[in-house]
Amino acid sequence: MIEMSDHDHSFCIDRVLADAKAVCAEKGVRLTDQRQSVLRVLAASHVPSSAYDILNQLNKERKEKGETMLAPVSIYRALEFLIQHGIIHRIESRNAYVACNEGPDARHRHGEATIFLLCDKCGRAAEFQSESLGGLIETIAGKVKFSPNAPVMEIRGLCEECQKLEGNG
Amino acid sequence: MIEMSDHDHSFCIDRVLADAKAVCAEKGVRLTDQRQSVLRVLAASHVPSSAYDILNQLNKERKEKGETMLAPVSIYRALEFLIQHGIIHRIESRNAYVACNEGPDARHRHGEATIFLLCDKCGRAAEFQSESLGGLIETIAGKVKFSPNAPVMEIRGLCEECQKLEGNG
DNA sequence: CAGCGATGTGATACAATATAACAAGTCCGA
DNA sequence: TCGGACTTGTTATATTGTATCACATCGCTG
Repeated sequence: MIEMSDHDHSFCIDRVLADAKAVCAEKGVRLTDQRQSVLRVLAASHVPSSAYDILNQLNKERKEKGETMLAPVSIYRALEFLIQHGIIHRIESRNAYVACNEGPDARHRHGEATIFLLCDKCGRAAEFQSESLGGLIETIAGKVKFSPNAPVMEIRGLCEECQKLEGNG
Repeated sequence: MIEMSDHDHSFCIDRVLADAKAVCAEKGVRLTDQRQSVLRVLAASHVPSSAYDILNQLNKERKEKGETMLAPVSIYRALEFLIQHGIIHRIESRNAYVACNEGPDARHRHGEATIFLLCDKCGRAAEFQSESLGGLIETIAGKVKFSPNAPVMEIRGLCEECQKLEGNG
């Protein structure tokens, strides 16, 4: 596995939610319950989730509480909001979404790039920030006068654990 | 192009095809042109491809040659055959297929990365190959013992022309 | 040339992804 | 508290991707 599996996810969740609240407060937008719950599901997992993964998870919880079910569009609306405010990323190559998990300042640093290492076998993801990568990208983009947004790189391959399994099989 | 990559996949393809021919000869089954072409597409990529990726690639080639288009089922039939004889793997979690590449370090040798600069406004794309970016990625991935395939980076932003228009409008 | 495996063709099943259109509810400042 | 903007609910449907069935035809090989 790419990341430690034995850490307590509640820490990640709390940090992500706190970070999101700060961002929304600063921008004067509303982090509603529904948006929060979508974010919480994403933050609880280091594997990118599809919109329908989130939908099923939330509806499962709601069913247990006897609440009404959500429709897909509710998830997409929340996702759209969270992406718009830089609180989550969309993994284009997978139609999946992940919470930014690098701490409150990562997003605001300039010239950094986000890297996702995506395991093709088990689906797990690890996120990194790299200044040198960001710099390199700016150099490349600068040569063709391209103005990059916060760059996100998706690298596919095999995580440590799956490489071991590959050796056996 | 900023940097040209001199890596030629023909080596990988030749080896995979040769292996497949040997396997089929040994088993007395036929590695037909169509099966070979599906295998070639898989072997040409270090990233797992979906059945429809393969279909589109082959049909693109066929279109250029003025040949008739293939239907999805043709691809599935070839895939089924190749899987059956252990020539390719199916990546269950991805609905994707990949050629068995017995050369253990093939994946690490390339050291190249592909970068797409995608304009959010006009949709244009520019593609680059970068060795230095590839090296940087290997460094980062190496820290967590992640084994990257040929990485593809998608950078969204504004191209030169659209930046100018943005200024005006 | 007969038989069988391979391929072509068209239809369709099924799931995942995503959005449209409109109604209803909720929040917040004036 | 009123009005408007934002948010959510509801229903329906578009779009794409994944996969298989049924049957006709081709073409290699014995």
